[in-house]
Amino acid sequence: MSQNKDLLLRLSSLHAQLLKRVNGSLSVHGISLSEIAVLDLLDQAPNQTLRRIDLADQTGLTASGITRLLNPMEKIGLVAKEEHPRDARVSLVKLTDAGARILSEANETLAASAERLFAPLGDDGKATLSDLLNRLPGGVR
Amino acid sequence: MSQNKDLLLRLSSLHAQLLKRVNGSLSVHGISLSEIAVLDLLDQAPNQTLRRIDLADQTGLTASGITRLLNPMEKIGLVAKEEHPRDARVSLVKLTDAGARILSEANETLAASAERLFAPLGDDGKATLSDLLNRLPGGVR
DNA sequence: GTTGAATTGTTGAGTGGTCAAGTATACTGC
DNA sequence: GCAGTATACTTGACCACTCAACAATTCAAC
Repeated sequence: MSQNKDLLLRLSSLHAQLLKRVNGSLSVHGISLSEIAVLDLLDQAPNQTLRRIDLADQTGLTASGITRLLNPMEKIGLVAKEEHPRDARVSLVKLTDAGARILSEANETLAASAERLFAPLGDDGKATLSDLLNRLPGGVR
Repeated sequence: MSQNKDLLLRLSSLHAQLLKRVNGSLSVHGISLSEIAVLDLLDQAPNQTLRRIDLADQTGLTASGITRLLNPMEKIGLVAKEEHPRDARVSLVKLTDAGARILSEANETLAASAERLFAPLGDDGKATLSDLLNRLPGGVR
């Protein structure tokens, strides 16, 4: 019947399962997928720095989710808080050296895990999927 | 770099955003996407009855998640608990008339919402996406 | 330069799940 | 028919968020 509805439900089920597997294999690094997502975004950003709200937009979390996610990361020293020179509302987040190191370690695990998961699609399947996902709303990766 | 990793992160971000929008529009029915997923699976099942563990597998939740999700649904009368005739371990879940009614109401909202969300893909984009998702692990829809 | 609206971020309370452990039942091989 | 293992489900403790309300700051118009 409703192709759209089935697509949505299938996507949701898939996400739940991928998340469990990935976080499972990631747990040896003591880090979660959300945390990697943040570190990864920072790593790619100019000066390795972003506003918290941009992190929220691009991860799909809320601003408050980002606050709570970053708190422990900041205490462990993976990221550092900085002031915005011209806008006192924003609090900038910068990737630290320690954060970059953890990221590169965890990235290997993640890449291997992701490769296994998406293997059934083949290279062109992945390219097609990537293309389709990018037509949908949400964070621009 | 890692196409696989980006795919995974993109999927995760997308899911978070879709979920918020859909649950938002669904809230007028006092029901969540997970609940619809369960009702929908029951509706399609023979005798509109399933074991809890099958619901878990097909939704991507854990058995314990299903227990907690069904508890209030049972109290409100959307589903009913039944015994398995030959296996006392399993507790069967059956869609009630009330549940079916709520489902069909919520389905309209959901279908409309899903249609809006996936519109950018076009009909063949949706078909391709559906095909790709079905090659990945997880609940068989 | 003041007023009103918008933006950024944080916090308390709540929700929707997970995980690990436990209970009850069923299956398997001997 | 008994021992050991596997399966179905529930429960307590916890975690990862969300939402609504808030404070602080900035912007826009006049």
